[in-house]
Amino acid sequence: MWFRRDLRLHDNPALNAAIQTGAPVVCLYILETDSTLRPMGGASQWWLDKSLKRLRESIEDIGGQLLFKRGLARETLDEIVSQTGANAVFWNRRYDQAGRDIDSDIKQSLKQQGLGAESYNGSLLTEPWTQKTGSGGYYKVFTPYWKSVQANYQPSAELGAPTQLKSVPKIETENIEDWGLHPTKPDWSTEFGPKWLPGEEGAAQRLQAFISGPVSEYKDHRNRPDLEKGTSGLSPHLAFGEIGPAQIWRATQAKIEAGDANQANAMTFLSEVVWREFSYVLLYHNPELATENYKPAFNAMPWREDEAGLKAWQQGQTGYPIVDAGMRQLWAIGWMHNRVRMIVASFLTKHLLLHWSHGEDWFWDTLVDADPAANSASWQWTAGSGADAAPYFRVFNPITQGEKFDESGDYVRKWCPELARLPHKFLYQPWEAGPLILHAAGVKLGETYPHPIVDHKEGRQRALDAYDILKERRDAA
DNA sequence: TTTTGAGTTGTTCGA
DNA sequence: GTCGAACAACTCAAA
Repeated sequence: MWFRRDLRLHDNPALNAAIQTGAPVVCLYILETDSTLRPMGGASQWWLDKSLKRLRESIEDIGGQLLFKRGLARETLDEIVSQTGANAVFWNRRYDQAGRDIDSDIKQSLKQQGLGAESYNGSLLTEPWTQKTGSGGYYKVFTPYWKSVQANYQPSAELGAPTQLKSVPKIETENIEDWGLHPTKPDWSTEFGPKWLPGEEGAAQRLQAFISGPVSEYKDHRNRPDLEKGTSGLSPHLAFGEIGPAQIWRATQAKIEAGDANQANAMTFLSEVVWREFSYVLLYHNPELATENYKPAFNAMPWREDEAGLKAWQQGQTGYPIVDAGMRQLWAIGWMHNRVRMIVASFLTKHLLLHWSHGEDWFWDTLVDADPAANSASWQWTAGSGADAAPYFRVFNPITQGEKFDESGDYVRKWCPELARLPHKFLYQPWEAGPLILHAAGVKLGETYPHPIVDHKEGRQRALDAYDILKERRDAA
C-alpha cells in the first residue's frame, strides 16, 4: 500500500483492496524527490510531518508498520517490492500532470514485471472524466456541474478501517524526524500546534463538530471570519486525505435525512465541497492551470511589477486592516478564512494589479490546505483569467467587505491588535479617523500601523483601466 | 443547428 | 438609509 495524499485508514479504497487480497500488506510513504513534482510548501510540510506520525501510530496500533522512504517513487517502489517480495502495489490516484505521469510510468513498469498495480479513487466524489455535458465535454461552469453531481452521485457504502494487519517482517525505514519537515531556525509554526490536530482523528472530530450544529447556519456564517465555527475547517484534512469527500457527503446527508440539519444550509456546505471537485475537473483538463492563464486572452493583461507592494501584501502591511488581518492569520496559523481569501486575492490582483501567480505561489507556500487544483483554480477565478471567472468589474472594496463580514470586528482586532482600540467605525479605514481618535486608540499611522499603500478609488480605477487595455489588445490581435 | 437563458461570493451611483 | 440599474461581452449548456 503506497500512501500518498490519502493519509487515513477509514474509507480508503486502495488500502481496502490491498487488504482484501488476503496477503500481508506493507505500508509505505515516499517523500518523493522527482524534480517534475511541484515542491511542497512549508506549511504543507509542517502538516505532513504530524499527519504521517499519526498514521504511523494508527498502523502500529493494529500490528503494522509504516515505512518511510525518500527518493524517486519508481526506484523506491522497485526497491521495496524486491525487498519484500510484494506481488502488487496499491494506491489512490492523483490528478496533477506530473503525478499522473509518474504513476502511469510506474504502473506500466510494474505490469511489465508481471506484478499487480492497482489505482483507486480515494479523494474525489467523482473523478474529472466522469461528469460530462450533453455534448460530451467537461463542465466549465460550476452550476451545471453541481447539478450534474447531485443528479449522478451516489456514495457507496463506507469502507471500514482495518482492525488488524497481518504481520510482515520488520523492514528498515528512514526516520521521519530526519526529514526536516518541521521548521527550525526559525520555527515559524508555533501557533499552528494549538490550532490544528492533523490526522484522521482530528478530521473526524472536526466533521462531527461541524455537522452536529454549525452546518445548519452555514449559508450566513460561512462568510463571517469573526466566527470561530462558521466554517468546517476541514480543508487541510481534505488536502492530505485524512478524510475523503465521500465521508463528508454521507455524514451530511445522514444529518439531513434524520432532520438534524437544515437542508438548504447543509447543501450549500456540500456545494463548497463540490467546488473542490470542480477545481479538479479544471486541473485535469488544463494541466498548466497553476502557471498558465486558463483564458489565453489574459496573456495580454498589463500586470504591474511591484516588489514592495508584494512584500507589504505578504507581510500584512498594506494599510487595509481586513487585508492585513487575513495575511497575518495566514502566516500565523497556515490558514485563512475563505471570505478573506477572496478579499486579499482581489486586493493583490486588482488594487495592486500584480499577477495572480504571485498570490498563488505565496498561498502554496503558506497554506496548510494548499491544494494543486483549488489553489490555482481559485486564484484564476478571482483574477478573471479562470473558467467561470468573476466579472472583471467586480473589485472588492476592502473597507465595506470588512464592515459587512467582520461584523463584530473581532477578526481585525485579533490579527491587527495595534488597531484594537479603534472605534468600529474606523476599524477598516483608520486613516479616516481624526487625530484625537487615533491618539486615544494609541494608533500612529505610519508608525504603529501603515498608511494605505494604494488609494481604494485609484486602485480600483487602475484595475478597470487595465481590463480596458486588455480588451483593446485582444480586439487588435 | 440554432436559439435561449444563465453565469458563487460586488460596487457604485442616482433616485 | 434603501433600492434598482448599470457595469460587457462572451461562453457555456441545454432546449
